[in-house]
Amino acid sequence: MTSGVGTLSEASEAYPRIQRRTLHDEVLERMRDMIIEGTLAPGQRINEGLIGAQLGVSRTPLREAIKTLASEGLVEIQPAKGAIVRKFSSTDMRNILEVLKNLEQLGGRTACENASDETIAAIRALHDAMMEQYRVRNRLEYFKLNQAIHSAIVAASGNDVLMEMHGTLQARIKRLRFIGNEGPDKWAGAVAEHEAMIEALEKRDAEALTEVIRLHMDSTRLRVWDVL
Amino acid sequence: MTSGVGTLSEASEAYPRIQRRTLHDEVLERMRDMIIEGTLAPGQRINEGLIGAQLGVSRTPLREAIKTLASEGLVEIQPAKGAIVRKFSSTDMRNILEVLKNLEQLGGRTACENASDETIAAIRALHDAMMEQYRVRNRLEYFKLNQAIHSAIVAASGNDVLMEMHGTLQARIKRLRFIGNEGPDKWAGAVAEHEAMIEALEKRDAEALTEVIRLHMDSTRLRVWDVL
DNA sequence: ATTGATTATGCTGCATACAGAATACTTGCC
DNA sequence: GGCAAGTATTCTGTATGCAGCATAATCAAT
Repeated sequence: MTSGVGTLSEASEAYPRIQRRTLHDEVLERMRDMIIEGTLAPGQRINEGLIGAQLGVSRTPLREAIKTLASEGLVEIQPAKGAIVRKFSSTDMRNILEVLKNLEQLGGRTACENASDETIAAIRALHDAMMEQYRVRNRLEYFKLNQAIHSAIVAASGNDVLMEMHGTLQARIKRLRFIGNEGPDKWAGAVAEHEAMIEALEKRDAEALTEVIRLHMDSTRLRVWDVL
Repeated sequence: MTSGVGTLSEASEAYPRIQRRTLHDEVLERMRDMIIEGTLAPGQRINEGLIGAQLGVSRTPLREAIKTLASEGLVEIQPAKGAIVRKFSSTDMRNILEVLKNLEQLGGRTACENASDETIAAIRALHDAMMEQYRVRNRLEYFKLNQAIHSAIVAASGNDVLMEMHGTLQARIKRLRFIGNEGPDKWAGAVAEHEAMIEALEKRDAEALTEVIRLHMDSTRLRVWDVL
């Protein structure tokens, strides 16, 4: 049924759950964004007092958020020295993309079997919306939809754990990927690959989808290469 | 009150890097063990004051450790209510094993290509040691070596990210897996599959290894099934 | 007796205080 | 001028205090 303990998710089925926000959760979200946006640059040390003041929060919830970020691999904690925004080497990048590729392939294959027609149609809708943003050259919105599609395909597998793992890895390279897609040629290539992905998914052709994802992720590595 | 900085074996391994241990790190490790051992049972609420006193630590580092455990998926945090040890449903279990299978397959394939002969020999040594523990029916030591072998195969791929993801997922089902292997028939089955894995790895037969891992993980699901 | 309301207790979430380490700075010496 | 030692400052790591929510306990009323 539902994952975890399930009491909350069952309740949220019918009624919108009243979500009590904690500060560390809020801070966590904000800091993730700051890292992805580059406000917190890779290699930069995180001064707890400073960031805390900036967010209007004491050090306690901030530190708790940092621990989570560390567990997600977005920051690195050096005892008695503090946390620094993690800097990814080209090897890290290759490793991440390799795993990400396999996760998406698994997600895609499973989605071909399990996903409902509605779910696939929704992904197609995302794709169309993305293409529209491509037409008008709105890179930020395009990018967001792009990420959403990748997530949606994995989500369509119905495997929560897979989604979770995919999400953390995707977060790690989000920034580099965004920068990497600069340049019209690269952009065009990525768009073409996406089109093929959606088509394979609609045909529920797991074999083809797997191959396209392989191609797409390997291309991504090339596109991102010179950003490092 | 705090234990030593590092073990002797670590120090003699390579150059002794002075690693400053923080309390939240220490607590994190301890709590992981407590969850796996069952001292903290699934579904049980974690009382910060209680556990803190038990470990001789204030609530601050404890809470930080809990945040990490939550990020690892071992506990679940309910705002204003506290953290509870996560209880996995059969669906969760299936999802975890599905992803784990794919990660290990990727690790195995890559290891067949990249791993040095020495690395593979070391894994064979682990396997032989495990078989010895099987012979004397030392289930705990057997289990530890079993886990170590799976980790070692993934590690042999040289992909750190893969190792990390594999590690977190492995931790989630560690306890269930341990309980699941009870009974001589199940145990014998697992041992046979392991033997085949090592042989495939030594031949660097990626195809065969992938298939054995598939078999092994699917069998694991069956072995663990009735524990839920 | 059961239900509902009300009080009481316990625990979490956050802020703050303090000790010790790490870094920056100053000063003296060559 | 450059280097070294010693001092000052900053920042992290941990403990503690306090407010608010959640739950348990108590009691009243039907």
